[in-house]
Amino acid sequence: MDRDKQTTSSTKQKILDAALDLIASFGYKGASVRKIAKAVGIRESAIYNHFKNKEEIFASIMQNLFVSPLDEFFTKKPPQIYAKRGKIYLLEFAMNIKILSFDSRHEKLFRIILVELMQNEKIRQIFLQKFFDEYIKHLSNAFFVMMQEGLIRSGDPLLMAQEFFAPLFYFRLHTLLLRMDDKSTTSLSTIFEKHVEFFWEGVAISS
Amino acid sequence: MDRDKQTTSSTKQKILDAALDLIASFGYKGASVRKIAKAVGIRESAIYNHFKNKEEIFASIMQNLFVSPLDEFFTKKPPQIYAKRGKIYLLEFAMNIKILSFDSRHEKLFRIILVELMQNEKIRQIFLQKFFDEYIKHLSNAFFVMMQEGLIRSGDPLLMAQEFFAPLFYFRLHTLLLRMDDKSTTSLSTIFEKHVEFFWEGVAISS
DNA sequence: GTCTATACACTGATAGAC
DNA sequence: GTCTATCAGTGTATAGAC
Repeated sequence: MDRDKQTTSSTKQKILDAALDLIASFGYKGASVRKIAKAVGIRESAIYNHFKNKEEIFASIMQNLFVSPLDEFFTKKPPQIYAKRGKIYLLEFAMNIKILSFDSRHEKLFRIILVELMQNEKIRQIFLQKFFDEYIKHLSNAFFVMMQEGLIRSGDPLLMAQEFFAPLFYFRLHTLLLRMDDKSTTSLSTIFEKHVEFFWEGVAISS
Repeated sequence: MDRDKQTTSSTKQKILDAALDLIASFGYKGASVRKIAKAVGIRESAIYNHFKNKEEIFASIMQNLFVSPLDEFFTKKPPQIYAKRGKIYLLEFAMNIKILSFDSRHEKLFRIILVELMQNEKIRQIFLQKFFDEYIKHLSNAFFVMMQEGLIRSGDPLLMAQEFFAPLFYFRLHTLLLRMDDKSTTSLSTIFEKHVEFFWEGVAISS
């Protein structure tokens, strides 16, 4: 039995889990070492056997913060190849965001990002890079392909990418805010699909 | 000379101004009474001659937080009357948001809202009400009118309102994030107008 | 109205016993 | 690895002199 080892690593993991919850609720400042220790069931000082200081805990959480299934989506289904599918491709992307919006773990991560967005420059940089640059560029490539394939009307693919992405972002935020106070999200249950429909109607070349 | 009176009220105003700046930078928690007092040039204890406690300062700022020119827009130009103008009406609305995005005072207010969004339920409620309900309903009315006038294709006006508003929200957030770290916003200088163009192309009935 | 002085809770962090 | 004990620093807030 490697009970000792297990206990050790599980304590470290417990600390990370507790910190994740507390930061999502109270922000980095609000998640005190005391609170984290209490949530885990150990003393404050014992925390420092696993992490050098509070910041190391935060840094450890940060690493997983932006590892998103959306990156995976663009890796598995590069626009250059799959964008020819047109509306189906857009729908797949939208469904990915929809799933993220209703997944409780990613909800927590998105919450932390938003809590720290205005106070932490590093998070802000990554946020900008992901949501206003990376995804937009991938989508822009997709729209470029669709134009070449004659599926959609021609125009600025970058603008189109932003126009397509922005409502998805907006709906995800809406979902998060409603869920935070345990409000109903039924009005948003099909909005992601409807968005794709609406968008496609606006850009598709009817043939 | 009512120098005393003036000094008094100006100190109170100074406290509010300093608090506004500090909260925008560090959040409610980060804006300590010590920092506020130091910024104003008085002792911490002197603060309590003007406000009962820290929360009263925050509450006082909150009142002005959501008084937005956008409310004024819908009051002065109710959709029922002005939406007949079609694209021009949408452009006017978009220009209002553009102006807000680049106005430094409203930038601060928007920052505070975002800083507190995840931690303060009251702010969250008002945020939801304004950006996901009130404006959407006004715009929804506008699109309903435009449909009746035969200016745009028929569809769900509520969905259309969200589709129109979401990118404006997204661009405003983008502007804020770039400006926070003194990055260039030239790429966003005409995006609000372009959005209206793009959107109108997608819904207008070409005649 | 502003000051000094002070109270008291909570923060992150460390030393040393077990 | 976890504990007790303890530290300095910062937080909000109050009492009383001027």
